[in-house]
Amino acid sequence: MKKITIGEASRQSGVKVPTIRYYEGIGLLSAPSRSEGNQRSYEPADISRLVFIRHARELGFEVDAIRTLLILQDDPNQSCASADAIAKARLIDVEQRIRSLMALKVELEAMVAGCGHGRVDQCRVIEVLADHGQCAHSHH
Amino acid sequence: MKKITIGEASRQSGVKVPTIRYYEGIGLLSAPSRSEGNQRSYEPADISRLVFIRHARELGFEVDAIRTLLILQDDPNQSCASADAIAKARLIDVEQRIRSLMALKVELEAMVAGCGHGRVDQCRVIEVLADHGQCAHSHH
DNA sequence: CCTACATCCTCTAGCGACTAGAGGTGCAAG
DNA sequence: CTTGCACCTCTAGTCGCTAGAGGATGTAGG
Repeated sequence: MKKITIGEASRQSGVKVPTIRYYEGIGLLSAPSRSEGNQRSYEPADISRLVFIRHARELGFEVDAIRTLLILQDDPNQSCASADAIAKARLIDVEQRIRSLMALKVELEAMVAGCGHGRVDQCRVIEVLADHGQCAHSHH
Repeated sequence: MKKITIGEASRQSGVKVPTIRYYEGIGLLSAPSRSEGNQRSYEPADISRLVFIRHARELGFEVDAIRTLLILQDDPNQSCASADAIAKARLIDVEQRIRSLMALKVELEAMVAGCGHGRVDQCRVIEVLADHGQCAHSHH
């Protein structure tokens, strides 16, 4: 089988070249074999792993969580309770974030709507920032 | 008037002590006067400024944006168009974030719901991560 | 075979917005 | 006077990359 260069691996996985090297450095990806000229040479399994990592990162999983998920993936006989727990924790986090962003959106909308486009001393944007008590939702 | 120590300023503003010093270092907060023993001594106006900064940070404004907002606040005769633009940009950003988090939530829910709590090789959490094509929303 | 050029290599430093720690000084109460 | 907390400066670490320097390798055309 033909050797996959790091550039090719990058194209196939969607992970940037320096990021692949970075992942190797932090131990997310095991070091591949090298060509005669010391260039990294990947195999299809490495590409799958990179796709897995990229996807998990896109879903907002932290590198440490991904490390655990990769260990689980490598040992299919294990119970998936850990994977389930990680995903659930992430879901709770995402829900929390959505809630606070929604509150924030309401507040920003009020700020923007209240701005009379006049001078700063009549501007609600500045005013609301200066005085937390004026927040639509002051519980943050 | 009595002098406000950095600890007291922290308590009143809700900004941590090292963060106050950090803000001074990056020029968000001007250096306060010092006591005989070289300790920072704040005035009520500084507390307001810190509250302003904290609130803006909680709303997700970047330090650079806050710098601009503080300049505007200091000069109430200016047009508030800049403040308005900054807030609007932030609103668009927040809306974008909410949208992607919602898509993410759907996907995580599917992952968690599909987990049969059995072994890893039947676990949808791992499976979905490994194969992007199985995403509920594959457009990320 | 030579040259040009893309791609690869390692290494270090930088980003944003803090946070942690070392090692030392100031100050107020008992 | 001593205890002990709060303050001081400075450096380095966090996270997940990204950028750049300076050099080696691989490949395609002439």
